[in-house]
Amino acid sequence: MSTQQPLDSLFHLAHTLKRKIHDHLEVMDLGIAPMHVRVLKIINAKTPCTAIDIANFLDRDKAQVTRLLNTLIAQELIIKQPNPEDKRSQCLSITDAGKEITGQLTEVNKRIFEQMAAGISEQQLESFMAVTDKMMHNLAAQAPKS
Amino acid sequence: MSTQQPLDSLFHLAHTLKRKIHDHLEVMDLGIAPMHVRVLKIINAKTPCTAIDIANFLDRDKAQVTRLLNTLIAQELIIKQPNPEDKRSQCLSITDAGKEITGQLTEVNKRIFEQMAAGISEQQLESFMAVTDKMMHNLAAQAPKS
DNA sequence: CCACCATAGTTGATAATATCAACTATAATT
DNA sequence: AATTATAGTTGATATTATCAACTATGGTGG
Repeated sequence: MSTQQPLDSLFHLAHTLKRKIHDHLEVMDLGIAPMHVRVLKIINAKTPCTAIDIANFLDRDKAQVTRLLNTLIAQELIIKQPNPEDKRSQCLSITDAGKEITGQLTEVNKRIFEQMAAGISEQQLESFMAVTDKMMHNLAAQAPKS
Repeated sequence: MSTQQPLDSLFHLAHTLKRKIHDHLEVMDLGIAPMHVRVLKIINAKTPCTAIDIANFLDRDKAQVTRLLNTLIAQELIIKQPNPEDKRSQCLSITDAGKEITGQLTEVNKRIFEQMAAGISEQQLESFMAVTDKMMHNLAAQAPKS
């Protein structure tokens, strides 16, 4: 009953994680959802950062990224400034409020990870992450953009 | 850049997988989406099967399950029959067309899994799946339903 | 320079996934 | 019989996701 299909186990795990993060966000009463958290963390980690950088990193449509950014800007967690090197493009950066929130969210992620990883050996965890990355790599191998 | 955060790697992998399945479904031109596939496979594997069984198994709201089932019934891939033992409940079963499709989809899942697992040792794969299940178990530990 | 194509980002439409609250009908319990 | 629990449906809505069409700007070849 538990490991019916490896793909299903993965989906189940991802869904449970997303819901857990969602629940935390609910309690924190920010007006944002799990995907916003991922975007925040990317902007926090990368400078300079543009919308396209995020779309590439998350492998999502730019339209979705535009909308995620709009929410974060409305919440004043990030700001958008013209890119001096390219008038088409905008540089994204975190506000002080955004930094504060991002720190809290990183803590939340960390706690969730620790709960998830409880009782799993360091070695097994490393192997798990290596396999995850290898799988991503394998799937990305032949993905023609047409 | 690749393994920034373990949670993100997992989300990335799950998203890529879902899209891959979605693309296959598009080509096959059934009127269904990835979640319908999961439901089909559950009904195919479990007899008898009710909507609640599926909701429990997938850990989803019953409302979503009702709607997924409606699509599958409209496509005549499953049928819904009154449960003789409980008038509130309905027994779900796969039609011949549904069995045919489910077989094809199982093949698709298998091919995707094989691509994903290429070059990963049997032992590492087993460890990976065991860790996935353990993580699910860890997260499920304290999830009060209020 | 100019015609052409590429890229950054936005907007509208819509699909897919997901949950909550309220409801009906039936079952189980007290 | 009254109460409570369960199976499933429906309406409303949030979240995630993509596509197509569009504007504006950038880069390139003639």
